[in-house]
Amino acid sequence: MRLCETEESRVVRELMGKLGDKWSVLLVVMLAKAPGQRARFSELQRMLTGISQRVLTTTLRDAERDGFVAREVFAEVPPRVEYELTELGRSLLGPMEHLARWIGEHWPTIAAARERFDRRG
Amino acid sequence: MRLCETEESRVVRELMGKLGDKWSVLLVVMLAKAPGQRARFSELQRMLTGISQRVLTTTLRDAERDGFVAREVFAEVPPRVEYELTELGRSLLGPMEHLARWIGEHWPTIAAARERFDRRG
DNA sequence: CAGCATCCGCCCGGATACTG
DNA sequence: CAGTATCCGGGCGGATGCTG
Repeated sequence: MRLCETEESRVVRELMGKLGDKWSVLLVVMLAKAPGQRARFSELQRMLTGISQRVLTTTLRDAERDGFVAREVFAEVPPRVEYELTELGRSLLGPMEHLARWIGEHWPTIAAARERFDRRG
Repeated sequence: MRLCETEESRVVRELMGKLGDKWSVLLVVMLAKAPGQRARFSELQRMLTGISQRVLTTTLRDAERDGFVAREVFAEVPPRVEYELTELGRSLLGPMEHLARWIGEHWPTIAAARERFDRRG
Protein backbone atom coordinates (compact mmCIF):
# COMPACT_ATOMS: atom_id res chain seq x y z
CA MET A 1 0.00 0.00 0.00
CA ARG A 2 1.33 3.36 -0.95
CA LEU A 3 0.46 6.17 1.40
CA CYS A 4 0.33 8.73 -1.35
CA GLU A 5 -2.68 7.59 -3.33
CA THR A 6 -5.78 9.61 -2.72
CA GLU A 7 -8.27 6.87 -2.02
CA GLU A 8 -5.98 4.77 0.13
CA SER A 9 -4.57 7.76 1.91
CA ARG A 10 -8.12 8.67 2.84
CA VAL A 11 -8.48 5.25 4.46
CA VAL A 12 -5.18 5.60 6.25
CA ARG A 13 -6.08 9.06 7.51
CA GLU A 14 -9.48 7.94 8.63
CA LEU A 15 -8.10 5.04 10.63
CA MET A 16 -5.18 7.06 11.97
CA GLY A 17 -7.66 9.61 13.15
CA LYS A 18 -9.60 6.95 14.96
CA LEU A 19 -6.53 5.34 16.50
CA GLY A 20 -5.33 8.78 17.42
CA ASP A 21 -8.40 9.75 19.39
CA LYS A 22 -8.10 10.10 23.09
CA TRP A 23 -8.73 6.52 24.22
CA SER A 24 -8.90 3.95 21.39
CA VAL A 25 -5.31 2.79 21.46
CA LEU A 26 -5.21 2.63 25.23
CA LEU A 27 -8.41 0.59 25.21
CA VAL A 28 -6.91 -2.05 22.93
CA VAL A 29 -3.71 -2.13 24.93
CA MET A 30 -5.48 -2.47 28.26
CA LEU A 31 -7.68 -5.20 26.90
CA ALA A 32 -4.59 -7.00 25.62
CA LYS A 33 -3.15 -6.91 29.15
CA ALA A 34 -6.29 -8.24 30.80
CA PRO A 35 -6.49 -11.96 31.73
CA GLY A 36 -7.91 -13.82 28.76
CA GLN A 37 -7.86 -10.48 26.94
CA ARG A 38 -11.32 -9.95 28.36
CA ALA A 39 -12.69 -7.38 30.78
CA ARG A 40 -16.02 -5.97 31.83
CA PHE A 41 -17.17 -2.41 31.53
CA SER A 42 -16.34 -1.32 35.06
CA GLU A 43 -12.91 -2.93 34.93
CA LEU A 44 -12.10 -1.03 31.78
CA GLN A 45 -13.27 2.18 33.36
CA ARG A 46 -10.84 1.64 36.22
CA MET A 47 -8.02 0.78 33.81
CA LEU A 48 -8.58 3.84 31.64
CA THR A 49 -8.10 6.31 34.45
CA GLY A 50 -10.18 9.42 34.02
CA ILE A 51 -12.46 8.25 31.23
CA SER A 52 -16.15 8.99 31.64
CA GLN A 53 -18.89 6.40 31.23
CA ARG A 54 -20.25 8.11 28.18
CA VAL A 55 -16.91 8.25 26.40
CA LEU A 56 -15.98 4.69 27.35
CA THR A 57 -19.27 3.56 25.85
CA THR A 58 -18.75 5.35 22.54
CA THR A 59 -15.12 4.23 22.40
CA LEU A 60 -16.21 0.64 22.91
CA ARG A 61 -18.97 0.95 20.31
CA ASP A 62 -16.54 2.31 17.75
CA ALA A 63 -14.04 -0.45 18.49
CA GLU A 64 -16.82 -3.00 18.23
CA ARG A 65 -18.00 -1.55 14.95
CA ASP A 66 -14.51 -1.79 13.51
CA GLY A 67 -14.28 -5.38 14.70
CA PHE A 68 -11.46 -4.81 17.19
CA VAL A 69 -13.45 -5.97 20.21
CA ALA A 70 -16.39 -8.32 20.71
CA ARG A 71 -19.18 -7.55 23.15
CA GLU A 72 -20.82 -10.32 25.14
CA VAL A 73 -23.88 -9.77 27.32
CA PHE A 74 -24.70 -12.18 30.14
CA ALA A 75 -28.34 -12.53 31.16
CA GLU A 76 -27.70 -12.10 34.86
CA VAL A 77 -28.71 -9.93 37.75
CA PRO A 78 -26.86 -7.68 38.19
CA PRO A 79 -26.07 -7.43 34.49
CA ARG A 80 -22.62 -8.34 33.26
CA VAL A 81 -21.06 -7.33 29.96
CA GLU A 82 -17.64 -8.47 28.85
CA TYR A 83 -15.47 -7.12 26.10
CA GLU A 84 -12.90 -9.27 24.38
CA LEU A 85 -10.12 -8.54 21.93
CA THR A 86 -10.84 -10.15 18.56
CA GLU A 87 -8.29 -11.69 16.24
CA LEU A 88 -8.29 -8.44 14.29
CA GLY A 89 -7.79 -6.47 17.47
CA ARG A 90 -4.86 -8.65 18.49
CA SER A 91 -3.26 -8.19 15.08
CA LEU A 92 -3.23 -4.46 15.77
CA LEU A 93 -0.85 -4.95 18.68
CA GLY A 94 2.12 -5.59 16.39
CA PRO A 95 2.05 -2.25 14.54
CA MET A 96 1.03 -0.55 17.76
CA GLU A 97 4.04 -1.76 19.71
CA HIS A 98 6.22 -0.95 16.73
CA LEU A 99 5.03 2.64 16.80
CA ALA A 100 5.24 2.80 20.58
CA ARG A 101 8.83 1.65 20.42
CA TRP A 102 9.62 4.34 17.87
CA ILE A 103 8.02 6.96 20.10
CA GLY A 104 9.91 5.69 23.12
CA GLU A 105 13.22 5.85 21.29
CA HIS A 106 12.67 9.25 19.74
CA TRP A 107 10.74 10.99 22.47
CA PRO A 108 13.81 12.69 23.96
CA THR A 109 14.66 14.10 20.53
CA ILE A 110 11.13 15.39 20.07
CA ALA A 111 11.01 16.92 23.54
CA ALA A 112 14.34 18.65 22.92
CA ALA A 113 13.12 19.98 19.56
CA ARG A 114 10.02 21.39 21.22
CA GLU A 115 12.01 23.10 23.94
CA ARG A 116 14.33 24.69 21.40
CA PHE A 117 11.36 25.82 19.30
CA ASP A 118 9.50 27.27 22.27
CA ARG A 119 12.50 29.15 23.59
CA ARG A 120 12.86 31.08 20.37
CA GLY A 121 9.14 31.74 19.91
CA MET B 1 8.65 0.78 26.11
CA ARG B 2 5.52 -0.65 27.58
CA LEU B 3 2.32 0.95 26.43
CA CYS B 4 0.61 0.35 29.74
CA GLU B 5 2.55 2.69 31.99
CA THR B 6 0.76 5.89 32.80
CA GLU B 7 3.45 8.42 32.01
CA GLU B 8 4.63 6.74 28.83
CA SER B 9 1.14 5.98 27.67
CA ARG B 10 0.39 9.67 27.99
CA VAL B 11 3.28 10.37 25.65
CA VAL B 12 2.13 7.70 23.21
CA ARG B 13 -1.42 9.04 23.26
CA GLU B 14 -0.28 12.59 22.80
CA LEU B 15 1.84 11.72 19.78
CA MET B 16 -0.75 9.37 18.33
CA GLY B 17 -3.26 12.17 18.61
CA LYS B 18 -0.97 14.46 16.73
CA LEU B 19 -0.15 11.93 14.04
CA GLY B 20 -3.82 11.15 13.82
CA ASP B 21 -4.94 14.68 13.10
CA LYS B 22 -6.24 15.50 9.69
CA TRP B 23 -3.05 16.33 7.82
CA SER B 24 0.16 15.60 9.76
CA VAL B 25 0.84 12.13 8.40
CA LEU B 26 0.01 13.13 4.86
CA LEU B 27 2.33 16.12 5.17
CA VAL B 28 5.29 13.93 6.14
CA VAL B 29 4.48 11.44 3.39
CA MET B 30 4.14 14.09 0.71
CA LEU B 31 7.37 15.70 1.80
CA ALA B 32 9.07 12.31 1.64
CA LYS B 33 7.92 11.94 -1.96
CA ALA B 34 9.11 15.38 -3.02
CA PRO B 35 12.45 15.71 -4.86
CA GLY B 36 15.16 16.15 -2.26
CA GLN B 37 12.43 15.70 0.34
CA ARG B 38 11.96 19.44 0.10
CA ALA B 39 9.03 21.54 -1.05
CA ARG B 40 7.79 25.09 -0.74
CA PHE B 41 4.59 26.25 0.84
CA SER B 42 2.54 26.51 -2.33
CA GLU B 43 3.72 23.11 -3.56
CA LEU B 44 2.61 21.50 -0.35
CA GLN B 45 -0.73 23.21 -0.59
CA ARG B 46 -1.22 21.70 -4.04
CA MET B 47 -0.11 18.26 -2.82
CA LEU B 48 -2.43 18.29 0.17
CA THR B 49 -5.56 18.75 -1.85
CA GLY B 50 -8.19 20.71 -0.04
CA ILE B 51 -6.07 22.04 2.83
CA SER B 52 -6.48 25.72 3.65
CA GLN B 53 -3.59 28.15 4.07
CA ARG B 54 -4.29 28.60 7.71
CA VAL B 55 -4.35 24.87 8.48
CA LEU B 56 -1.28 24.14 6.37
CA THR B 57 0.56 26.81 8.33
CA THR B 58 -0.37 25.41 11.73
CA THR B 59 0.33 21.85 10.57
CA LEU B 60 3.78 22.92 9.38
CA ARG B 61 4.45 24.81 12.61
CA ASP B 62 3.52 21.79 14.71
CA ALA B 63 5.70 19.51 12.57
CA GLU B 64 8.53 22.01 12.84
CA ARG B 65 8.12 22.25 16.60
CA ASP B 66 8.34 18.48 16.93
CA GLY B 67 11.44 18.48 14.75
CA PHE B 68 9.94 16.52 11.86
CA VAL B 69 10.48 19.25 9.29
CA ALA B 70 12.94 22.14 8.96
CA ARG B 71 11.90 25.55 7.67
CA GLU B 72 14.22 27.59 5.50
CA VAL B 73 13.49 31.16 4.49
CA PHE B 74 15.17 32.70 1.43
CA ALA B 75 15.64 36.46 1.38
CA GLU B 76 14.19 36.93 -2.08
CA VAL B 77 11.46 38.80 -3.86
CA PRO B 78 9.00 37.24 -4.17
CA PRO B 79 9.63 35.44 -0.91
CA ARG B 80 10.43 31.73 -0.94
CA VAL B 81 10.16 29.31 1.96
CA GLU B 82 11.13 25.67 1.75
CA TYR B 83 10.31 22.86 4.09
CA GLU B 84 12.51 19.82 4.38
CA LEU B 85 12.12 16.49 6.10
CA THR B 86 14.61 16.14 8.94
CA GLU B 87 16.40 12.98 9.98
CA LEU B 88 13.79 12.53 12.69
CA GLY B 89 11.02 13.03 10.17
CA ARG B 90 12.53 10.45 7.86
CA SER B 91 12.80 7.95 10.68
CA LEU B 92 9.04 8.26 11.10
CA LEU B 93 8.48 6.78 7.66
CA GLY B 94 9.36 3.26 8.78
CA PRO B 95 6.67 2.90 11.47
CA MET B 96 4.29 4.86 9.26
CA GLU B 97 4.58 2.49 6.33
CA HIS B 98 4.36 -0.42 8.73
CA LEU B 99 1.05 0.84 10.01
CA ALA B 100 -0.15 1.72 6.52
CA ARG B 101 0.61 -1.81 5.38
CA TRP B 102 -1.38 -3.21 8.27
CA ILE B 103 -4.30 -0.96 7.40
CA GLY B 104 -4.10 -1.94 3.75
CA GLU B 105 -4.12 -5.64 4.60
CA HIS B 106 -6.89 -5.46 7.15
CA TRP B 107 -9.08 -2.78 5.65
CA PRO B 108 -11.45 -5.23 3.95
CA THR B 109 -11.98 -6.97 7.28
CA ILE B 110 -12.70 -3.69 9.01
CA ALA B 111 -15.08 -2.54 6.28
CA ALA B 112 -16.94 -5.84 6.46
CA ALA B 113 -17.19 -5.58 10.26
CA ARG B 114 -18.63 -2.09 9.94
CA GLU B 115 -21.22 -3.18 7.41
CA ARG B 116 -22.32 -6.04 9.59
CA PHE B 117 -22.52 -3.77 12.62
CA ASP B 118 -24.46 -1.08 10.79
CA ARG B 119 -26.96 -3.53 9.32
CA ARG B 120 -28.03 -4.69 12.76
CA GLY B 121 -28.04 -1.22 14.32
C1' DC C 1 -23.89 -2.87 36.76
C1' DA C 2 -23.98 -1.00 32.38
C1' DG C 3 -25.65 1.87 30.02
C1' DC C 4 -28.65 6.07 27.61
C1' DA C 5 -30.14 11.07 27.49
C1' DT C 6 -29.04 15.69 27.93
C1' DC C 7 -26.44 19.75 28.29
C1' DC C 8 -22.34 22.27 27.43
C1' DG C 9 -17.51 24.21 26.97
C1' DC C 10 -13.68 23.89 24.05
C1' DC C 11 -10.90 23.27 20.28
C1' DC C 12 -10.12 21.84 15.48
C1' DG C 13 -10.34 23.12 11.12
C1' DG C 14 -12.67 25.71 7.18
C1' DA C 15 -13.73 30.43 4.93
C1' DT C 16 -12.54 34.94 4.16
C1' DA C 17 -9.94 39.17 4.13
C1' DC C 18 -5.79 41.45 4.58
C1' DT C 19 -0.20 42.19 4.54
C1' DG C 20 5.20 42.23 4.15
C1' DC D 1 4.39 34.12 -2.31
C1' DA D 2 3.74 33.03 2.24
C1' DG D 3 1.80 33.99 5.47
C1' DT D 4 -1.38 36.62 9.69
C1' DA D 5 -6.01 38.01 11.65
C1' DT D 6 -10.68 37.17 12.48
C1' DC D 7 -14.89 34.84 12.54
C1' DC D 8 -17.55 30.73 12.90
C1' DG D 9 -19.90 26.01 12.83
C1' DG D 10 -19.42 21.27 14.18
C1' DG D 11 -17.80 17.69 16.82
C1' DC D 12 -15.25 15.67 20.71
C1' DG D 13 -15.35 14.72 25.15
C1' DG D 14 -16.54 15.84 30.17
C1' DA D 15 -20.40 16.25 33.90
C1' DT D 16 -24.65 15.04 35.55
C1' DG D 17 -28.98 12.58 36.08
C1' DC D 18 -31.84 8.74 35.16
C1' DT D 19 -33.11 3.48 33.91
C1' DG D 20 -33.54 -1.88 33.01
